[in-house]
Amino acid sequence: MPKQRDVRAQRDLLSNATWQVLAGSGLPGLTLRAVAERAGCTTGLVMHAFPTKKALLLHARDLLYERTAVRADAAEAASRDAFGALEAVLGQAIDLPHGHHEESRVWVGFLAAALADDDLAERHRAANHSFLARIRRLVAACRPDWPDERLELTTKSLVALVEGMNVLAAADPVAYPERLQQEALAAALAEVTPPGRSGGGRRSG
Amino acid sequence: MPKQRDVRAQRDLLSNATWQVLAGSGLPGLTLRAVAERAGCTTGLVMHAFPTKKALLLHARDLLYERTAVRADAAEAASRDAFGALEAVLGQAIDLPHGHHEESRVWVGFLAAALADDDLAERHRAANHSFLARIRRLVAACRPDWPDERLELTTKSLVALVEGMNVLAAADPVAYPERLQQEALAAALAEVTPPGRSGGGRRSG
DNA sequence: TCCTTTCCGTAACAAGCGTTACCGTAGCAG
DNA sequence: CTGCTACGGTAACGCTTGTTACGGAAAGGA
Repeated sequence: MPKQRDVRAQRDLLSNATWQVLAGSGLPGLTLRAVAERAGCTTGLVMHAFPTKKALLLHARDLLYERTAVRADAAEAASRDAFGALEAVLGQAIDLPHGHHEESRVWVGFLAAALADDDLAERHRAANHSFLARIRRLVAACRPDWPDERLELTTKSLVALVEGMNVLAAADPVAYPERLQQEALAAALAEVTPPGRSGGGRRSG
Repeated sequence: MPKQRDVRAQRDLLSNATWQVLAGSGLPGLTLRAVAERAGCTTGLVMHAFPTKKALLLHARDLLYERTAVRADAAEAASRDAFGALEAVLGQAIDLPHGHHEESRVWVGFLAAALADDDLAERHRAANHSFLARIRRLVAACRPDWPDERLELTTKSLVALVEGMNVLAAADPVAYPERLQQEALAAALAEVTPPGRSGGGRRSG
């Protein structure tokens, strides 16, 4: 059984290269050759690791979801109560912490592609539903007295605010700086503040 | 001077075809041949009306902005006071009234394209600043006592909420139906309600 | 050491893209 | 009716795309 290569490492390498290209050149710039060049190989390896371009695209989409889910899990786990978790999860969704600010751009690219690709659209919806379920669970923990209807409205309003900020900031970072986004989030979260908690003061810095 | 055609009508026809294609097939499906087919002509006419594809794209972008501005003007003019205008302008931005629901999809497409095209990005910013200025003016009229900082925060929060809802609804209309969007807008507008007004009851139908 | 088998770089392919040159044709002036 | 001129359809160009076929090279077993 000669010459066996690490398949998983290659897929990760190519996935990273894929959405790195996606962040830099946008969706139209996403070509197999660009991905190969960014990954430091040729299209041969790309086509051996993924049967088709769409498979690569879908894998990159899954990886994007996986990363955001991991970060959201971490933010939630590091919080002491439900409201802190809500602040942390939504806050990290806005200002991507480790220089991953490009993820918003990638997200927009995938969203635009999803409007014409059913598979991408389905993955987008699955990812969004997962995010919605997480936020709804946290909101429900903060406000157990709320009925389902209000839970849903508040949850989707918060998510729409955050994603809207991300989208607008991706195209116009000057008009939508991080501080403004965080303040807007804090103001929106004031409604959810549990009764026994001091009103909406968010974070120290 | 023989055989003179209506240039402007052709440009409008082609612009409409452009974003009709954009709405149906997404950004990657936007080709000159697709535009020509949708407009019922060939690429010859397209290239005679516009020197290049980018010119066509920019004109279509301008047309999109123009339409939204006209509708926003109309919504504002039909309102009796500033708060009503705020409700009307933001409300029509969410549920596009005359079957123009595809405009959100087109907007997403242009936004994604703007992330890789400086000219489109500049037009996007100009359009968004125009929208921001309109909303800010109306919010300021509702709440003259607010300082600039709060004006800006509320304005951009409202816009982010509306655009976020539009974006999410474009990819997942089931999860973000019109009624929910309108209720979310109404809840967000409750904060802006002028002191002398009965709380946030929106519109009759 | 050599052989075998898997890997992957090379290069070609057809298809589609934006763009261009060309020429038939349609409409107005005389 | 005839002729001229701008319009626009046709078809080709060069280029890039995703995809595929092929062959050299590298690594483990004998």
